[in-house]
Amino acid sequence: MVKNSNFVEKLRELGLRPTRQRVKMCEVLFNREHTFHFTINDLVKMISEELNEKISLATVYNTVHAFEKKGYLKEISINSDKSYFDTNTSIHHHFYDEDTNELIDCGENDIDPVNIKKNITGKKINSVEVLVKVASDNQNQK
Amino acid sequence: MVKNSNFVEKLRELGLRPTRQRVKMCEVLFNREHTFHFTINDLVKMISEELNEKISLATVYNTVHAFEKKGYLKEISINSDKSYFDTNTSIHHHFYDEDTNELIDCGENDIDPVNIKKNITGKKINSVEVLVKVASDNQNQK
DNA sequence: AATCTACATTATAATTATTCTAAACTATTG
DNA sequence: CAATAGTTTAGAATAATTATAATGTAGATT
Ligand SMILES: [Mn+2]
Ligand SMILES: [Mn+2]
Ligand SMILES: [Zn+2]
Ligand SMILES: [Zn+2]
Repeated sequence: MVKNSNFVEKLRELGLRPTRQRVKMCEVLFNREHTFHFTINDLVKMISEELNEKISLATVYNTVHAFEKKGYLKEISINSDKSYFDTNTSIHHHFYDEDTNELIDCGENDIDPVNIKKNITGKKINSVEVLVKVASDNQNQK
Repeated sequence: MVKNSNFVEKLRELGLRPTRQRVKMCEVLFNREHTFHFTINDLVKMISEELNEKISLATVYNTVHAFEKKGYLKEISINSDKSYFDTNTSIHHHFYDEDTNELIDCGENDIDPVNIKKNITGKKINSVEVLVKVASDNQNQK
C-alpha cells in the first residue's frame, strides 16, 4: 500500500469498508517512509498512542488478517511464541539479532541469489528466503 | 544422539537422570534410521503408542527443552501456531510444502552455499538457513 | 435527511499452546 | 535401606489467538 495515499479509496478498491479503525490502521502501518516488522501487541500500542478512542484487540487481529489476505502484510516466522508481521510484502531475506530479537531486512544486493539444485516432483517453488541469525561478537567470553 | 546407543549411559553423560520417561523419549526420537521433524503433539502420540504407561505433557515439554538445551534437538520456526522440532540439529535448509504443511530437509548439496555480502557491525553470523516454500504445480488452475 | 441493511467493531468467552506449581515419586548415594 | 536431590505428575495459570453475539456504522435506498 502506497505511502500518503488516500486510504479511504484504497480500502474501497480492496472491497474493504473504510471504517475509522481501518483507516487509522492504514495510516499507522503504511503512511511512513520505511517498511517495518511488528507484533500484534506492538501495533495495538502504536494505534493507542495515535488514536484517542480505543480499538478492540479483536479488530486489530481481524484487520491484520484482512490486510494479510489482500497481500498488504506478510507474516514472518522467526519465533513460535507470537506472530510477527512485515509491511514489506516482497520475498526478501532477514537478519535476526538473537541478542535483541530484532528482525532486519536484507537489502536487494546483500545476499547473492540462492541456487537451488533440487526440485520436488509435482511442486513449484513459491519463495526462497534466507534467515541469517547474528549475535554479539564478544571475544571476551572467557 | 546416536542410533542404538545405550541411552541410559548417554543420559548420564549429559548429566540427566536416566528415568523411564527420558529413556523412552530417547528411543522414540533417536533410535531410528533418519532424522525427522515433529511437534510436541506428534511426539506425545508417538510415545503413547510405544509406551504402555502414560506420560505427562509437562514431562514431554520439560524433556524436549532439556534435550534442546543439550543440543540434541533443534527448534524450527515455520509456523507461529506451534513449535516444530528437528532431530537433525545441524545447520541445514528446508523445503516447506504449503499444501501438506510438511517440512523436508535439504540435502548437503541441494543448495549452493549462500553468499552474504553485508555484515552487521559488532555482530557475528551464527547461522544461515534457507526456507524454500513449495506448493503443487497445477497448470490447470484456470 | 431518515431508514435500511450488510458488514464491522466490540467486549467477552472460548480455545490452544505453553509454562508454572506443589505434591508424589524415584534414581542415586551413603 | 534410608536420605536426598532431581523428576514426574495433574492440574492450575498464563498468553496468544480465535469465536460469539450484541451493538454500531458505512453506504445504499428511500
Ligand atoms: Mn495468520
Ligand atoms: Mn523453546
Ligand atoms: Zn522484512
Ligand atoms: Zn530439518
